[in-house]
Amino acid sequence: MRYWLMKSEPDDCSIDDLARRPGSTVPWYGVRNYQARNLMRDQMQVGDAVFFYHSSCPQPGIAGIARVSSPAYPDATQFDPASPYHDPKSTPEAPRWLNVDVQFVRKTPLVPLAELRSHTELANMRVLARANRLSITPVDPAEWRFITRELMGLDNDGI
DNA sequence: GCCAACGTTGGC
DNA sequence: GCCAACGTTGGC
Repeated sequence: MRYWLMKSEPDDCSIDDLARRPGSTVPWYGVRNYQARNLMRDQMQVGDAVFFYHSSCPQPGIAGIARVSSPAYPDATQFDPASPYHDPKSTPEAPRWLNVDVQFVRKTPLVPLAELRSHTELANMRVLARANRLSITPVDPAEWRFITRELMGLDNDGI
């Protein structure tokens, strides 16, 4: 099992929005970056653990835990002309963009970005790398353990 | 609203 | 294949 951090703008879908959805599940649509797409396609597996991160908001940080609940499949929004994520160059025969489904596990105390940055144990976290723009980044098991145990006070990796 | 940094596009 | 211009991300 792998660990991930996935960014979502809470105005669009917050951890509370995820918890309220049918089946507590949301398709992680709208990824339009090849690196992030390839991570979903090639590396993610059902059951992988996810930090749900709130970005572009007053209090950026990790707001909860989720799990990957489907393999990658074509992102429906790429074919929808009314969607902001519409991609006219993509076709159902050769879909360019994929998404996985993500399921709610728990809400956690918010771990602000500034706090993540303050811990030497997390100095190499991908999401903290200078000018990181990937909306999906891998998390090392040791980083996951540190955050869930020491910063959130959770046992069993919080999952 | 600003701006740094990066990915993508498209002309050549 | 190079690279300038442009668009986007996302913290502050």
